[in-house]
Amino acid sequence: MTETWTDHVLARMRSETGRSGNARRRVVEFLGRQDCCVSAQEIHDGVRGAGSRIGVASVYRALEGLDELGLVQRVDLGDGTSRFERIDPRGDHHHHLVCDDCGKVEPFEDLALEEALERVAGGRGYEVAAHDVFLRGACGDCRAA
Amino acid sequence: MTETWTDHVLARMRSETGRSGNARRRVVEFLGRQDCCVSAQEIHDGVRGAGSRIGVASVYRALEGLDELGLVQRVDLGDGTSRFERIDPRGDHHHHLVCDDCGKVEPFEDLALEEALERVAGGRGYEVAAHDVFLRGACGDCRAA
DNA sequence: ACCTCAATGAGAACGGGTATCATTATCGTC
DNA sequence: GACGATAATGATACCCGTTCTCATTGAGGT
Repeated sequence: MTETWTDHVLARMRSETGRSGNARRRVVEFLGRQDCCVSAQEIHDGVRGAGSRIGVASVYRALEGLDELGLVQRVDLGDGTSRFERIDPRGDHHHHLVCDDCGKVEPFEDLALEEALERVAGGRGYEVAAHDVFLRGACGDCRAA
Repeated sequence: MTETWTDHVLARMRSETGRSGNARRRVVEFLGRQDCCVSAQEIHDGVRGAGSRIGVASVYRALEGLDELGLVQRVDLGDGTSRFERIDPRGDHHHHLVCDDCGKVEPFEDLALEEALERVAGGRGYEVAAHDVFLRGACGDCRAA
């Protein structure tokens, strides 16, 4: 499944631009291995750590392209840095719980929440392209500590 | 009601710090006049436009203090700048619809949405302190254009 | 192998937000 | 009302994530 997303995206980008560079492939492969959102820095470090001399600009360029194609989602948790995560080809998506203490980020899904969001959007004359939801507070571990 | 929030906050800050400066008062008064979120720049420009030589740092300091006291809410729409809006003393709060085309931001409320959020938080062991929701898309005007 | 041009990487530039620090102004005290 | 202690303020330097610039590289077609 992880491989599926990665392969799907690489094929898509190739057919889209006609070219295929090394930097983009590394970014896509890295994102394919993540289960939740990561920052551009983390991607940069991760890829570099694996031995590729990739530039920051290329990371942002790759992410921008992926975003435009709807293959990746920008996640902004309000800490001044953007994070990115792959979009499940089956349309599933999740939101985020953020711990104010330890900074941990974990995903969650909720059907009733999605339905409520649909309803709001519909009743407002808005053509909604995306929605973001995140809850912040103290996670179980930090409450115990 | 606008005056109510402003007065309430000024009194609260005064009792909290024991001091009352000009910059903070101007920021609070400005926020009291807004119906939806504004950026720190907008506050700075707005107050300066009214003739007060206020510094950017003071705006951020005031906002930080108001945030800590729970009198103001940070709103991050993912465009790289934070916005702020006053918190209704009665506990009401709203979320935001953002138009990707014209950048317009408008508030909305939805009870079912709030209930769904409560439920998610409760079932996760999280002590949730705040939640953010925003929908982005094309507003009625931009769809017509 | 060669040519064309998109893709890349290094580093400069940009901008929101924060930290620093000398100056100002508020409040309690006399 | 003047005075002293000290919080608040404003100008500016700084930090860091992101974007821009541009010379170089390398992929794909011929």
